[in-house]
Amino acid sequence: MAETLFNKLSRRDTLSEAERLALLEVLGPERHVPAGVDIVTEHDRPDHSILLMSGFCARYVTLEDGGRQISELNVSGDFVDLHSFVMKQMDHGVITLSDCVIAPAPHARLRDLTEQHPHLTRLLWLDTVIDAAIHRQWITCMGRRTASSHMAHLLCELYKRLEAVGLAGACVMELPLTQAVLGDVLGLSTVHVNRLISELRTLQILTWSQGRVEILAWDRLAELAEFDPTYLRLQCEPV
Amino acid sequence: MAETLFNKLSRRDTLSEAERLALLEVLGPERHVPAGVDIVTEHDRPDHSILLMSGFCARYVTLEDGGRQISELNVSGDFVDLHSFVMKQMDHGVITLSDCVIAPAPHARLRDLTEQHPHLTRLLWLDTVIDAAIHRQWITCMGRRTASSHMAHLLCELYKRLEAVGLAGACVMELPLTQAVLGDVLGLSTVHVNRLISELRTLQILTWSQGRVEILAWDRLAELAEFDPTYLRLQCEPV
DNA sequence: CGTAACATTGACCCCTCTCAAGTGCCGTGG
DNA sequence: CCACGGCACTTGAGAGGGGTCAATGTTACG
Repeated sequence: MAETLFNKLSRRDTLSEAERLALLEVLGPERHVPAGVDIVTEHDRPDHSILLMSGFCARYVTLEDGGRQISELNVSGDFVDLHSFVMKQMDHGVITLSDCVIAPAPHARLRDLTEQHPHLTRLLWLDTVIDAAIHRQWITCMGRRTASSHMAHLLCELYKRLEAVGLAGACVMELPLTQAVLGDVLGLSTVHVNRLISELRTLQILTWSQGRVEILAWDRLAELAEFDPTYLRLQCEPV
Repeated sequence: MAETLFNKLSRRDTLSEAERLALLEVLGPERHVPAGVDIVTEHDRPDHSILLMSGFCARYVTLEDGGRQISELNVSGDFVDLHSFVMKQMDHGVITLSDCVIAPAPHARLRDLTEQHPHLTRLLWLDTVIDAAIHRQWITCMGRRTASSHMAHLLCELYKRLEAVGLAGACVMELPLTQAVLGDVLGLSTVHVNRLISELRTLQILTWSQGRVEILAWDRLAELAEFDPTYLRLQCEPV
């Protein structure tokens, strides 16, 4: 089912049984998608949004010179394009970075939900607002932090987000991200990503192999990143 | 009144008379604020959001080394912190960049609005979703474009946004932004901002003095920026 | 007319890029 | 069981975009 989504929303506010049912009623049948597939196309006008039930996705834009910039990473429990419900036309694409399970949420049903469940609407609104908060952190990292601080911040963020949905703990997480993908996230070259990771390894801040990251020194990682998790809004506070 | 907000919302969807009234009822009394004042404090928990009725504001975060990154510029008709309605705690501050007129929108009244006006709620939701779209464009500019392309993109964006609220036209706009502020927007040094502007002047793409920008060659500016205004969602399409 | 804030310009430096070569791992097919 | 190809990761060398520091010019205003 949609446990990861429920986990995340319940961290922020109480979710009534009726609301859980309403959310489940919005969702269409699950679908399995392999890694490397576009599940939302740039400039498209989808008639449904997509809930990511397991796996990793990236929102990205392609540039004329062939370059790519990833503007957000999505994990289990995230709506990857909930904003298209009101935005209509996509300003970016979404690609799977690992094997994924997804479920559609037709815009017509979301619309009904906003007519009948104001509180749940506010919770979904909050979810898109947190996407924006994540974007702002990335902007800060890209504009005013060093590359290694940026990398550290990304890892702190992903760890906290995975922990929130029950997919990370004890300073260990599975990250099926190649260094090329990380370059497109950080706005750096693959070569430099590699050097940043070896730097973190040398400093004994983490180990990273086979897509498994173990954070050996969370405090030093968070300090390097100036990480403050407030923007992920994982405190329970009624909306 | 709130004409600039109405202008902007009407570009996206039809706004009924009842909805205009409902919006006006949400707003508290106008207040004049001089340039350089924090109207929302970082980490604060405001009980109201703020509509910018005239002037320019910046959303920013301060770093430990004293550096500053601006994550969005706001113009007349923008809610500068509508997201705080569901986010509760601010992840950034908002400062006036010019003399401004603002009006508060108490969260309690916004909450009532979401209970009674689902369509208007979706329009406000859309406004925050467009903030996120703007953030994504900035991320793309910072990560994968050159500094001059980034500057060009910023100018295209500001021109279109000001035009949408009736504050720019004929390729002319008033921009009361110092080069230091632009540096904090672009993630560059003041010195480099200065060089970028002189480059654009030398290429005869624009003139810029006394806070007045005239775009002499929109096509070349937009091409340099790879600018596609879709993300500003200025087409009328019902939500 | 003095001062402060902003804009401009030059010299030098460093972070990150590009290009290039090489290594390691894994799945496939003979 | 091994050869092979492909993909990801690793490492080195040289280049360049943008930073820092510092001086100077310009404009607004009390």
